[in-house]
Amino acid sequence: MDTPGPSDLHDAVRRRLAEDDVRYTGGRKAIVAALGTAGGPQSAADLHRLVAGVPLSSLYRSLTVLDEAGVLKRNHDADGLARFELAEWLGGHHHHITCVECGAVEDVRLEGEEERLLAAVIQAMGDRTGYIVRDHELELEGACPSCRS
Amino acid sequence: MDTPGPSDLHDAVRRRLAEDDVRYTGGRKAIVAALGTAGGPQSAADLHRLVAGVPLSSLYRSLTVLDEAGVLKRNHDADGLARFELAEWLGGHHHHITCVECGAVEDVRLEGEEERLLAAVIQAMGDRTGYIVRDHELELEGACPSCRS
DNA sequence: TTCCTTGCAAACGATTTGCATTGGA
DNA sequence: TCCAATGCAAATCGTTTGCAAGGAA
Repeated sequence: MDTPGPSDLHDAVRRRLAEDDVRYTGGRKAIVAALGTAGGPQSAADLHRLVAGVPLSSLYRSLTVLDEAGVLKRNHDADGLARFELAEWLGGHHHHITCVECGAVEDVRLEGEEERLLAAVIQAMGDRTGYIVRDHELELEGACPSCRS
Repeated sequence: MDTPGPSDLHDAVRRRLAEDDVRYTGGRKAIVAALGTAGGPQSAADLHRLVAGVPLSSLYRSLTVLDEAGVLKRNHDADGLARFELAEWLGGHHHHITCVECGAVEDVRLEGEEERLLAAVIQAMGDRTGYIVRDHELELEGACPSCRS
């Protein structure tokens, strides 16, 4: 794939932000770093914990800026809570699986053949509805390995 | 399939609620009726419009009761707004496609072969993560027929 | 100096809840 | 009669915003 490694991630983001005359400040860099190592989308509360010393309002403001710049993507989990992850061009294409017990959300990447099967299904859905499909997301839920008792 | 038709819908719901000593009142029946004819998940605001004369607080309370009884399912759209639809055993298994322009959410039902392909992909995802998959949802987004200019 | 960014506090909007009242079986 | 259901108002909670102060180019 051509998603930037951890070392290039910040450069890529900095360049993207520069085009919008937006500064890549310490707080923003810390958010991107946290999302770069997380194994799934993080809520604002998660990030507030991971990125110490940044007030919630500033955190939300940075998240908005990064979202609008296309650096990250905003999702909503089963409870409607906002969760953030790196945009696809930075973090790669993947799907999500949620544990109904503990609420954890984990990234799942598909193999070529699997994504190909999925593409066929999506094509059929687009044809049937007359939509021009722009994006897709396959969300699974179940019991994670550590939660099945 | 064996999903109840419009005439049997209310009987099925009434029986389900009776098991929990919950009454199937006029307001609740109106909600179920509205969801039964809607072509996609409806927000509380939508339902407040569709079900005239019911205050929002009562509406939310009914939605909670119906949700807990397994009569309906609560989703969240791209903006994090709660949207409600009949549970799968009442409304049938389907997926969603959202228009990025107008925000409409539409149900899409898959053909047997398509759902079979999807099942293979889901199986692979479950195997890879070690989850016991309980449910899945394929969400598409794109431009709906009337929104592409 | 010029703007973007930050922090705090106040505002917002969707959803929930306390409490007294109503109504169905 | 009894307990669930309702309506209103007030409370919650995640998220956004106004405004004045701070900071990088």
